[in-house]
Amino acid sequence: MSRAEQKERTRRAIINAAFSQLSADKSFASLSLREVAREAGIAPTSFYRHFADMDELGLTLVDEAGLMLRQLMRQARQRIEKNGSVIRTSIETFMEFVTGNSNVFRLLLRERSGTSAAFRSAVAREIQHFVAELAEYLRKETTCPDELARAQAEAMVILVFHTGADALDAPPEQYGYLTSRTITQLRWLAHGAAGYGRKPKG
Amino acid sequence: MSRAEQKERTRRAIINAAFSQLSADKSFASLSLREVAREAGIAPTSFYRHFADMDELGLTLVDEAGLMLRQLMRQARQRIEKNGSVIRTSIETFMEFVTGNSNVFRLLLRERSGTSAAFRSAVAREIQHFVAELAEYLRKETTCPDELARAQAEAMVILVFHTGADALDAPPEQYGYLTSRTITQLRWLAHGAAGYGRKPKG
DNA sequence: AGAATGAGCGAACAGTTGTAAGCTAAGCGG
DNA sequence: CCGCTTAGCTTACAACTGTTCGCTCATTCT
Repeated sequence: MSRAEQKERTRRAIINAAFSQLSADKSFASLSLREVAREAGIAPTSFYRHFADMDELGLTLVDEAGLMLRQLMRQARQRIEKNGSVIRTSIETFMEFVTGNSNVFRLLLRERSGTSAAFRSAVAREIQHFVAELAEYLRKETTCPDELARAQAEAMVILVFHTGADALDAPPEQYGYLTSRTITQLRWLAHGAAGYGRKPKG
Repeated sequence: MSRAEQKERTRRAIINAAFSQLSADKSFASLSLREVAREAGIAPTSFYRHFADMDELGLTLVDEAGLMLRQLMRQARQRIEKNGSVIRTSIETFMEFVTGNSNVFRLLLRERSGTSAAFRSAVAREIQHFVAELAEYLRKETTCPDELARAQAEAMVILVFHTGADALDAPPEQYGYLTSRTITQLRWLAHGAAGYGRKPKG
């Protein structure tokens, strides 16, 4: 096995170890370098051959999580072309992601309001990809002016994100309710934004 | 000074110490019992005379934070009676709370998605007070059926809460933009919910 | 007055943490 | 083939953690 190849391999072992230790009861902040190294099967000090510190690892995790989200978006678009129902398909795809990769979603959810400004802005950046895509869609499909399309997209993403967070603590039999509730909320936004262009009065 | 009086006094010292150590870079989870005790001016072991462990302290903090929020609501209602503009007054009051007690708000924001299920549900309970109050208002003032009034209130509270979170990382000169953006979003919801009662099609 | 309670303290414990220093040995470039 | 590079290791240290134990001594109760 080549040298660089082996290095990449244990780098991945570290990343996977970190991901697999995340859970409902364990946030990234509560992971220790030694724990991660132990699970990755390396000595604690070897960790430094790959990351300067835990923060650097964390940013990598956030990036990877963002990547998964973007892949999800592509998948959602394919489904929409076949299915037609934009809102429902988007939310259902998102909910599948949340329930199927709950630790990844939890990472984003927590670091969005975590103690590291770098983490927070990294998560914010990933979410902005979502918002930008949706805003562009709204600009095409509706008569909404640009600025309002963005505000509408932001509201929608926030609501969907929050529904994902709710799902993490809810029993699976409630997923259906959560989904349909969110669909209703998004329709209100769409309908309201469509018929309620702009009004000056504060 | 009476015995019970003195006990209450150092109990408050502990609580205040914990609150004052929270910041943008320090979450409750990253507080240590010894740090808190040090700042409160007591020996580490004396902590146990007041709380069984840090979790118990944390739940107390969440309760107190919730109390502040409810006081805020009362204050907002008074302002509304004098001012008239419901949405704007509510949001502005909330934003004042967030910027004036940022550590308290951060506590709620973080523990809402934290690692302790007890904390999460405690925060959720406090937020539900908000939602319930608003839903009741909507039922009175609009023609919305009960179930939808609640969904509408939930969406509104989520959006406002999120705006608060945004404000924590934004420069003060953006508060105005954040506020007016949120007002727009809430109006969309209100308008959409009003003209868009119920539709069966999924 | 005398006994009981209990808040607060200091010392000590076993455990964990991040990180520095220096070694080994395997892969690589000349 | 030899020397350099470097991933990974072991050892070590100082700092901190939560928690137990036993003590003091002011307040309270009888």
